[in-house]
Amino acid sequence: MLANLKTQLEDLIKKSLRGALEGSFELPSIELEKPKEKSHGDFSCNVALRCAKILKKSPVSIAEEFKGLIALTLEKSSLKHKIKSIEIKAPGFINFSLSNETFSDILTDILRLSIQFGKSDIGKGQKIQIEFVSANPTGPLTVAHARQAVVGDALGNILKFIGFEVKKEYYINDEGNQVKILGQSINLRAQEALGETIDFPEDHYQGSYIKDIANEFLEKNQIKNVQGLEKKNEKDFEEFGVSYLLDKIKDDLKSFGVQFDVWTSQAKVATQKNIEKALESIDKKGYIYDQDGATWFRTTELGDDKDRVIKKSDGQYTYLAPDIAYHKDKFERGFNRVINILGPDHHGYISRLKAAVEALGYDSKNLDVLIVQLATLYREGKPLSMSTRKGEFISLREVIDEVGVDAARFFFLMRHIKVHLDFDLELAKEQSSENPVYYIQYAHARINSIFANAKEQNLKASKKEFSFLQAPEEIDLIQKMASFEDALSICLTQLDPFGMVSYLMDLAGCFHKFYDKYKVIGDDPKLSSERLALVEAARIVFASGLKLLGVSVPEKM
RNA sequence: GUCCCCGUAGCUCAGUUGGAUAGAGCAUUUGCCUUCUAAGCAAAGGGUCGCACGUUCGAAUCGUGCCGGGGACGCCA
Repeated sequence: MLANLKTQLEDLIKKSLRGALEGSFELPSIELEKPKEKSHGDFSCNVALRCAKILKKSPVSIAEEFKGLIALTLEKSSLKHKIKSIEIKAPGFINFSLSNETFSDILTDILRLSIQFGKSDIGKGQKIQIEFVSANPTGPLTVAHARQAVVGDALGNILKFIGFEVKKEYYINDEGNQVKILGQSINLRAQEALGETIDFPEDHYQGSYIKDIANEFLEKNQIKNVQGLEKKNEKDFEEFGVSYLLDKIKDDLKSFGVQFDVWTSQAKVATQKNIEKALESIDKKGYIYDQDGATWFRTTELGDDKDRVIKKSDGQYTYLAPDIAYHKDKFERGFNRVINILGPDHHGYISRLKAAVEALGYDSKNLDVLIVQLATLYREGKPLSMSTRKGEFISLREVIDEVGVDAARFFFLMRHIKVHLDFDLELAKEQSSENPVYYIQYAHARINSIFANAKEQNLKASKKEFSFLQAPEEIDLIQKMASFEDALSICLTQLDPFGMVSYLMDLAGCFHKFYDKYKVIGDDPKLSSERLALVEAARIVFASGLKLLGVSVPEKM
């Protein structure tokens, strides 16, 4: 498609210039880019500008000379019919315009490939693991997790689409201090429910959901009094709590359209034995030392700003230890690349994790830690205060219930992951032009409406040779559809699904402009059938793009 | 103090590998529905791209130093 054509053209330029200028000087790298300005053609080449200094001639005169050479080669090449014209523009760009045949070919391809359009083998089957959400099973998912969930899910879909073998993974922190506290919190609330007066510590989980769990615990175990409760041990509360909350988390994610391939339990993967083995291999390389009665990991030698404790003086491991074991496990499973999606509070953790991977003998370049910035919820322009400590938080479930899955997912993806996101609940559920979700959905609904009409008139979409589609709005729409692949590769280089959101907004813009100016179903049957094909292609791209984001599209609005 | 992110129109933000006259949406003003959905389209106004220096034929983009806003820096997870 267009990306393909671009590389072919690059090769052709290289070939023609190298052939003619052989030995006279070192040719700089050839770059083609898509100009913003339409009058600058479809591809723009800056090679003359690059050569100006070396050749000590004006870029424009070099461009003229090069243009001649390129045109000669082009004449003999298979690309001859793809390029309409070559023009020189100050300060020395060589601009190429594509022929109508090229646009016609693009359209034919999209219609032929249908939902396969845009798929590629860029990933070459490389195994990528994306670990995300991984929220502690000590409370329900909140909006903080929601953004990470959608980002990981959409990014996974996109990487899969372009040929990576993707595994989405959730790491369950079902061990450690926080689980102990969860168990104790449940125990205390259970006592309270049985009429005891309790002193509920501040560092315990304050949320009212603990009371629900406690009640369910009593009910399931048929405990009627404190004596019955006392027969239960710590583990009983912990296990019950973890499993209860994990079920809730799974439910919430499912309703949110977020699918995981693998659920990994910390208790299973980061066993005492595995931790010891992992630390041993690091120790062998000299990264471990003892000081002040604790065991330290010399991360400073691997880019961290201070060394980290790995085993506390009381003999307990810090959280870093099981994580090292876990990451060893990840790489041992054969992933070429491992992506971790974390919240901004973890950013100091990146260098530690990279150090660990490096110390384990893997290339830390194969570990990408993505920090997804927080989302602040707004209602009528006012931020909602949140504090997990006090148990005041907006759960993912509440957001889904209030604004719906489509709007919620779209809103969380609406900004680059690296920037803070403002999420206005009123705006998200508002059915008005201010809501950007509808801009895209409306385009799709309009296309459906056209097809309903076409069906009544028994009009069929043309399959190839689109000679009537020559209006700027039609060409723009075709070009935008062709750059679906560009959008996908931007998502890959940025590791951010935002590129797809941005692309679909643009595509919708192109469509609405076209729709407003021209009628698809008109008097001329040939033209109508070609335009019908054009919007059919647009429907394919909208459907494909939105599917990757996990946002559905209504047939009608 | 160290590290991360941000600073672009009144507001919210785009602007991939440096490119030609810096773009959208909202808000303001004004046009377009007897014709496939007006949740749309067209037009106008609105900018020292935080500041300075540097690299380059060329800088919103790269580098350095400042200024301003947010966040992270525990033998917590």
